[in-house]
Amino acid sequence: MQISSRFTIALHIFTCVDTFQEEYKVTSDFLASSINTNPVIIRKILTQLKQAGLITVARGTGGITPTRPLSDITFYDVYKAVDSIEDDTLFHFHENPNPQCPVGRNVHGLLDGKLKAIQDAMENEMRKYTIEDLRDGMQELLTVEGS
Amino acid sequence: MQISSRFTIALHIFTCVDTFQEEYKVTSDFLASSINTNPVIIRKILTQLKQAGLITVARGTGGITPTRPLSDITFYDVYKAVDSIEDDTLFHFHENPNPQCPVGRNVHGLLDGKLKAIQDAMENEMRKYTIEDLRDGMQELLTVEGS
DNA sequence: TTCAGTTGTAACCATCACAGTTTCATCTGT
DNA sequence: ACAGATGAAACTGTGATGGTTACAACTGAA
Repeated sequence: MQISSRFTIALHIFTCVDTFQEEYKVTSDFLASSINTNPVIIRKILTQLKQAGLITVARGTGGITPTRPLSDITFYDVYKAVDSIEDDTLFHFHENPNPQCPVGRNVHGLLDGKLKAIQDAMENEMRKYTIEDLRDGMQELLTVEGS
Repeated sequence: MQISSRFTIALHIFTCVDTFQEEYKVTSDFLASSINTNPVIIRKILTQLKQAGLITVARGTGGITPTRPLSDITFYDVYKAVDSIEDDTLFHFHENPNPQCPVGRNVHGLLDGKLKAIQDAMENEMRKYTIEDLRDGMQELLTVEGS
């Protein structure tokens, strides 16, 4: 299964805010146009980012503001905000293995540690990248484009 | 989004084959009982494992045989067999960012490398664990249980 | 104080993946 | 031939996703 596009959309949103906030009013309509989707989709994601405490959104007037330095917002923070999973377990374990069976009653003990290690590997890599990296990377790409 | 339970079920299947093949005929009915699901679910997963070249399944008589040494079958192999994703991309990118927008036309260039690094981190960790590890671990658990 | 612009949210809809189930054809060793 | 097993088709229910319309609520400015 794939991780939902809400994640890449959220990163796209942050990048647009960084890039355009001086020049334009960055509204859900503006973002929807850049991302090429519906403004309501954007607002739903903004709500999730807001609930996670990553941004504030101005009602009426519009406008998005990160609540902390961009170097303190990692991909992991964004992922957890928009794609949170029940119990934080990446792997969906089959629910009721047979306790009468020696394998059935031990399969959790056998697998849980390894599955967690895999999930940790992914999440730790996610923690390495920040919104600041995106801002810097985009500035570089735009400089190259402009030259 | 969670990775489907087919993955843990497949690992459960391999463990049952290892553990019980001497003692019982390991059929889809037998496995369905240990895993506590429907035999047809098991057969669908067996078909995927077979198509990936990891096992052979005997028709008529029943019986499952891995095609290579258990130390050569990794979690990654099993994951790819039962949970394959379109294009092998873990992250679902929003499809059509606006090419008129400087961010829209550069967002792929900005993100693709980082997303791939995250996916690689997960998959490389998956490659560290083999079905042999499961067999050994289960033997140990059963020894402790029996003592 | 009205008004235009914006966010927040509810109520839908279509599509898809997942897990499960029934049913039956097909294969294989005895 | 038969019992026991796999293979596969067809169908169901459930939930997530992505999208859309509609409207209430808020805000700053005219």
